[in-house]
Order: sequence, then C-alpha cells, then structure tokens
Amino acid sequence: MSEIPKAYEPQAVEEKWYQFWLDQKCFVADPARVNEKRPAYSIVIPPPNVTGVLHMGHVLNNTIQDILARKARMDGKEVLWLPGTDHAGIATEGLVSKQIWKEEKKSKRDIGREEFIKRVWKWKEKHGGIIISQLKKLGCSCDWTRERFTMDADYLRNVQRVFVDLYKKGLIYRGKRMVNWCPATQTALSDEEVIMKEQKASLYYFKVEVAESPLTPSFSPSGGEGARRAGEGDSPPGGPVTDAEGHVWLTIATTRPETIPGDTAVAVNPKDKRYAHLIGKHVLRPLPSELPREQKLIPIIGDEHVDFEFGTGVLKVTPAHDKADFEIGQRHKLPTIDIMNPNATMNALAGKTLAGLDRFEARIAAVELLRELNALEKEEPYVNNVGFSERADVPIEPRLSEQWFLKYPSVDKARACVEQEDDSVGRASSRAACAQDSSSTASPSQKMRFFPQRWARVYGHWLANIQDWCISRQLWWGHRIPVWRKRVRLTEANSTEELLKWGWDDFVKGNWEKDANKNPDELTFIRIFRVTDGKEVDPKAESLMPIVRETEGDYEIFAATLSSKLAKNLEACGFTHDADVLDTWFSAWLWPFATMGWPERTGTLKKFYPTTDLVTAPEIIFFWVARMIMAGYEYMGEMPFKNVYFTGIIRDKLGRKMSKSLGNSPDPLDLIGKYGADAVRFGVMRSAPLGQDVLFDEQQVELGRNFCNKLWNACRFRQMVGSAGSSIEGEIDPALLTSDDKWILLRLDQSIRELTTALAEYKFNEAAQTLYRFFWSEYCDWYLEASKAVLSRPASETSSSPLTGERAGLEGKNVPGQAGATPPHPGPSDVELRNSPTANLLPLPARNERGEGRGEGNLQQKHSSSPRPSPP
RNA sequence: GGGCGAUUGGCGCAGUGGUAGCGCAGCAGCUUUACACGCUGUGGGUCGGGGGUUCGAAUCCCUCAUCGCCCACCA
Repeated sequence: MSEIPKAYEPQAVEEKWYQFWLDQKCFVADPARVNEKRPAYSIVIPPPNVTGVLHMGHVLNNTIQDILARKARMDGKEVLWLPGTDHAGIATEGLVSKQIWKEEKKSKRDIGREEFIKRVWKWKEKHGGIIISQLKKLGCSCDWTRERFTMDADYLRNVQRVFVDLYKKGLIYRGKRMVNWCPATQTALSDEEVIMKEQKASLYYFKVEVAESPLTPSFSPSGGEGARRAGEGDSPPGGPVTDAEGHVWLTIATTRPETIPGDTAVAVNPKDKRYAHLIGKHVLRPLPSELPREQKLIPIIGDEHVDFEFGTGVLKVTPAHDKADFEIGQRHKLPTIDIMNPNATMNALAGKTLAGLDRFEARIAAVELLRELNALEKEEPYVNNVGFSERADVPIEPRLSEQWFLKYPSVDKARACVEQEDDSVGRASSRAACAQDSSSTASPSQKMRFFPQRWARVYGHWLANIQDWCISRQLWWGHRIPVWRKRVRLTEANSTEELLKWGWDDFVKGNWEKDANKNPDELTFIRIFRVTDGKEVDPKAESLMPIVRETEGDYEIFAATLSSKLAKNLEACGFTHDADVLDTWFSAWLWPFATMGWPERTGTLKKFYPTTDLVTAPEIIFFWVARMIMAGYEYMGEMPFKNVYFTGIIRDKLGRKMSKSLGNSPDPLDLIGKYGADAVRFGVMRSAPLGQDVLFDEQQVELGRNFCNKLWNACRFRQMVGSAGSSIEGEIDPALLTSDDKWILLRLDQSIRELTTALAEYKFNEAAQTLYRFFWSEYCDWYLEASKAVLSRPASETSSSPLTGERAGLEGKNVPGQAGATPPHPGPSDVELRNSPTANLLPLPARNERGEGRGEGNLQQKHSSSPRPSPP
C-alpha cells in the first residue's frame, strides 16, 4: 500500500482485476439464486461473427451491455449476460474459400463439401475465438461459461427443429421465384442483404421495328404535335416514328442492353395515347441478331406499370432478369428466357457474340452490336440505384430460381407487442404513471419498449409490409436444410411396397403425421406434390395410400425430419438431401432461447427468459430484432426481451461512417493498449447520446484516460493522508461531520439520483457526464481541496472528514485506483454504503423497492462494479 | 417518390414558453507537497433562414434550406 505509481497504469490493474473476477466467478449466473429479493436480469449478446475482429461498433455496443449488467449486479440482481458467436455463413465461407485458394489454388468445389466444412471448422477452432478474447480485454462481464455458437450441436438441432416445425405448419414452402442472386458467392440472398447503391451508368436508347408495319392507312403517328395540356392521359411528346417506307419504329430506353436477348415482350402503358394502338402487335427484338425473323418476334403488351414519363414510355420486358419484369411476365403469361449462368456470364441463349462474356463486358458488346445494326439511337449518362450484395459487394442479379421461403410466423403478436408513441405518455421517467394508465387496452407494462422510441414506427412499418423470407442459401457452411426428396412413380402395384421400403410403416397405415410429442427427436413431416400440376397432395384425402388407379403418376416427395435414422433410411432409398443451407439469420433469430437450453424448460429459461434488455445496432432491426420477436412468440409464447436499446452508428469526428476503405476506423485494441480499456469505454460513452450517432474522437478517449488518472490519484491522496485505512471500515459519527462533509454527501446523493435516472433512460452520455462532474469538479476540485485546509490543522477531531468524503466518493465511483492499490477487496460495495450511517444522514434518493439508486459506478470501469466474490 | 432524424460559441452536447448552459479545445497565469493525464483564471453564441402564435420563443405552429439515415420494382 506504500508505493503507488504516480500515474494510473491501466494494463496491470485491468488485467489483474479481470482475472480476479473470473476466478471468483463474479460473472457466472445461477438461476437457482433468483428469487423475489434477487430478481433476474438478463441480456443476450448480439453474437459477433466468428470471423469478426473487434471494432468500435462492438466497443460501443458491448460497453453499454456491460454497464447495464454491472449496474444490475450492483442493484442486487442475478445477472446473466450470455455471450457467443455467430457462424456467419457467407462471410466465413468466403473467407475460408479465399484462404484455400490462396494456399492451394483450389476452389471449394475442388475440395468437396465434406472436406470444405472440415476446413471451416478447423479455421474456426483456430481463429474463431479472437473476438471473444477481445471482448474480455474490453472488460465485458459475460458469463463465459455459457458461451454459445450458432453451429453448436444442440443449437443446430434447434434450428432444424424449427425448420421442420414451420414446414409442418405450412409456413415454409419451396417456390420458383425471382430472388436476389449474388454472382460472386453464387447464392440467393434475402431482400435485407441487398443494399442499394447509386451507380453512374448509361441509358441506352435503341429502336425496334414494329413487325406489322407498314400499318393500315388509318394510322396516324402522333409525333408529339398538338400539345394539349389539360386532361387525363395526356402523353408526353415522342412516340412511334414512321420512316419513308412506312415502317414504324419504337425507341426503348434501357440501362441493361445485354439483357435484350432475354426480352419476351415490349410494354407500354395502355393509357398512353402514343402507343396504345400498337398493343397486340409485335416488334422485332434486335438481339441475338443471328436468329431468324420469326424467333425475334415479341409482343407489344399494355401494362399499367409502365411510366409514360420515363425514357420513351416503352419498356423492354425481361422476365428472367428483372423483378418488375418478372411480375409483368406473370400477368401476361410471357415466356422467360434465362440468358445467364449462375456466375453472371452470358449463356448460349444470349447469342453467339455475347455468350461466355461477363454481364458487364456483354453490356459493352451489346451496345456495339446495336450500333452495328444501326439500332442504337443515343446513349446518355444516367445515375441509377443498383442492388449490391452486402457481403460480396457486387451488383446482385435478379434471377429466377427455386428456393425455400418462409411466411413469417406470429407477425400480429410481434406487431402489437411493441409500444408505439401514442400508446402511453410520459414513460421511462415515470414508471408509476404507466401503471395507472388504464386508458389503453393493452397493459403498457406488457409491452416491449424501444429506445429511442422512433424505431418502433420503423419496425411497425416493416412488419406491415413484410415479404416472405428467402431462407435458403447455396452455401455449404451453415445449417443444412433437413429435407430429403425424391421423385417417384407411384402405381397401384408398387406403392405400398415402395413406402414400406422407406420404413414408413405408419405412413402406409395412413398415419401421415407422426406424433411429434411422443418423441420430439423424431419430428418428421412429409409433403407430396403431384408432378404434372405441381399441386400438393393430401395423401389422406386423395387416397394416395393405398394408391388407386386415378392417382397413379409421378410424385415429388419431400420429407423434413429430425430423425437421423429416418434420414439414413431415406438416403438408402434414393432420396437426396437438400443441398442448401439456411440463411444465417434463420439461426440467429432463435438466439434468445436457443442459447438457454430450449426446447427443454430449463431453469435458465424459466428464470432468464424473457431477457431484460437487448442492445443492438439499428441496421439489424429487420434482420434480427424483428425476427427474434416473431420467433420468441412462436416458440416461447412470449416476447424475447422487454427493452431494446438501439445504439447510434459510430462515425469519425467528421461524421463519416467508419470503414476500412476510408481508414478512419481506429483499432480498439490499439486504443486499449494506449489508454486502457476503461478510458476507451468512458470516452465512447461520453459521446453516445441516446438516439444519435456517435462521433468518435480519440480525444474523448484521452479524456477518459485523464479521468481514470484523476480517480487513481484521488486514491493516492487518500492513501497518503489517511491513517492507514483505519476509518474506511469504521462508523461515521454524524456529530463530526463538517458542513463540507455534508455538502459533498448531499452532492453525492444527488449525483447518484441523476445517474440512476440517466441509466434507466439509457442516456449513457449523461451518466458519464454526471460521474465526471461529480468526481472531478465537486469531489476533487472542491471537497479534497477543502480537506487539505482541514488536514493542515491539528488532526485530532477533524480526521474523519476527508475519509468520509473519500469514502463517499469511492463508493459513488468505485475507483480503479482503489481496486488496484488496496488488497483484493472486491471494491467498495454498495452494500457497505447502504448499511452505513451515511445512508441515514442524507435525504436519500427516492429509491425504488429494488434498491436502485446506489450503483452507478460501473460506468467507466469494470474495476468498479460489483465483484462480490460469493453470492449472498 | 415516401418516412424519420439532425441543425445551439472552434468541436461534442444539454436546455421543450420567461433575459443562453456544460465539457473539450482556445487564451493568460501557475514545478501550490494526489494528479501537467494537473491547478487557477478568462474570452467566445443575434440558438440554420424566413414567417406566424404570444406580453414574451432556442423552446409552440407553418415554410424553406442544408446534412444524414431508412423504406420503395421507374426500365
């Protein structure tokens, strides 16, 4: 206790205490300890990608969670902060593929599925834990004994269980649809994985000839003269052009001339007077130019979707390569011509010049071809929005393919559970008011709350316009879809035998739904589709079993099952396992309960679900938050969390988003090395106002470091003047308190209140400010300075005062210095303060019954909070 | 094209009807025996523009502007 370094040296102190807490199992949650006096508090970490490396966003996010967790521990709650990582399908697969390519010049296909997955696991074992160790460096007080991974055996099982269940419920279906196809990773993506980017492109105008021209004499081209302004249905100038020989030409504007070979119609708006008379006629598609005339004919159709104003008012329709065009195609029963390969090179249908070219090369080539054909009229620069694959950062290609889709479950409940602005007034600050508000139908206390609340509307809006979720991915790393399929010809003669071979005695007897409750691990569901019309067949209703002559034919059988025995059997009978894996979010959406032992009703689940707070970034509100809420209702019958705090986005001090390419994203570990984790955390918290982006500036961290140093030195001072620590444990005699003492105690009390309120409202920057102000300006600048004067006098009867103040300060703040400089006392505890006379001397904060109001200290340091070595 | 935020001294923020606050930075002094990662003192803003309501507006209403997000099938 004698040699205290003059300046705070965070590394040694932080490591020492973190290890101490781990040794003492301070972060381990035990559901058995939860009772009325010791309520549960829980958070599940937003699992970072296994490929992840700690960045400032993680720092922000996890510091907030840590503060909440430590605060809850100080309030005497049993705290579970459950950590883990996400297998991050596309990201991980891409990373390992790249590595293998670099080292062995082999693609994943060269290596083969099984071996590839082995390699990914190997990679995961070696590098996957990095972010976890980094979170520990940051000081996160997670219960590391419960670390989970979305590919753990039991988690995998849960994912499959949910899949089979939803399949059985009819919410999962297979469909041939337009999907977002990533040509780089060659998989489908959900809408949420596509980000729009502005692209400088060109708008190409090319002309096509109307096949039926010259037209009958009654036709008079409208050419754009006679500008009648008023009235509905007025068309802009322009329109078909008739040449000297009477041939009529249409001009079409497009950004994607390379898709012309895939055009199967040309569309105009039926209300467009310039073109309406041409509907039903045909044009000659210019590409591929080598085709005979009759194969170039495509119809002119009328569709409301076409905008008069845009381009020339004539739209080329490419149903195989554009979402909107696909829909037009559906409406008009147009054929589709897929002219691309999965890697977005052109295939033979694109014509001999384009075949084999990449789509962007093909664009240039197509323009060239049009020019040669004399069909290109002009080219103008144009800026449009192009969807990019979020992961691979290449333009996605709308592509027609067969995928698995999910109709979201429990949507209504998910919508209703989130409190909207008009649900109740004056909330967070006055919880009492909430309880009395009986005007709203749903009980406000039952509602989930978003902070800041405006996200609730965004959430509601998305749910109201929700589209089915494409959940299959053409990847290898992930949860494989537990479906086996086979096409069989069923005849009266073979059917019974065939099915018996599969081991489905029950099915043969007509029991098509095995009782899942009897053995959940056998959960199985079969769907049968008639090949001729694609319709699903109800085997019971249509007496497929036994089969009768009228129902003989080809059937596609899908068996979704959890039973590995059955799966083996099916494979032996020629069934093939679906090759796709599930979207990563299809596992992540189960996170809050799948990590807690579900489907067992474990003690953990009983005590810690629903979780208390979720802290996450707003960019994954749809990806993750919304889906977790739905899954929560569907499988737990309850919301997965009570409060959701949306952090801001970390930006640099110029307000730019942090990104690798800009190089403006500091490495948090460098910062931790330089200033200490507490400094980094404090710095980030100081600039993290609720609902606003965080403008990060290293200067803030410096400030945090200074603050830690201030705390450290206040302790040093106390050690130097104190009489060997005798009084820190002793009673305070109210009679000895000076007015200074009383003042600082009062300020302490007020600060604690402010801090508690700030934290209850998730105003972390205000909490940080309060700490800073109290400790620095009031305690150090005022009170310690004042005490110096007192100390310089004969010490006898005044000796208690600085100590009291010191103690108050420490207890308010939980100083790192204290932790480091004194023997492994678990840090000054709030319990101590609560039991001390100090508490009785002051107008106490209006504490709620749970004893909130004492524990603010965790704000900046992990040192600070809570290490109570053993449970009470 | 819709929706949502933001706009207060150089920077980051607070302030929701009564004559503008905090921190940082700045500047000027300080080797004052806890801390120069410090101490003391100090300058600096017509609260984005315009209009309105009011005795009175940063604060309420309208409008415009700039910046930023999110959603949307305009080729």
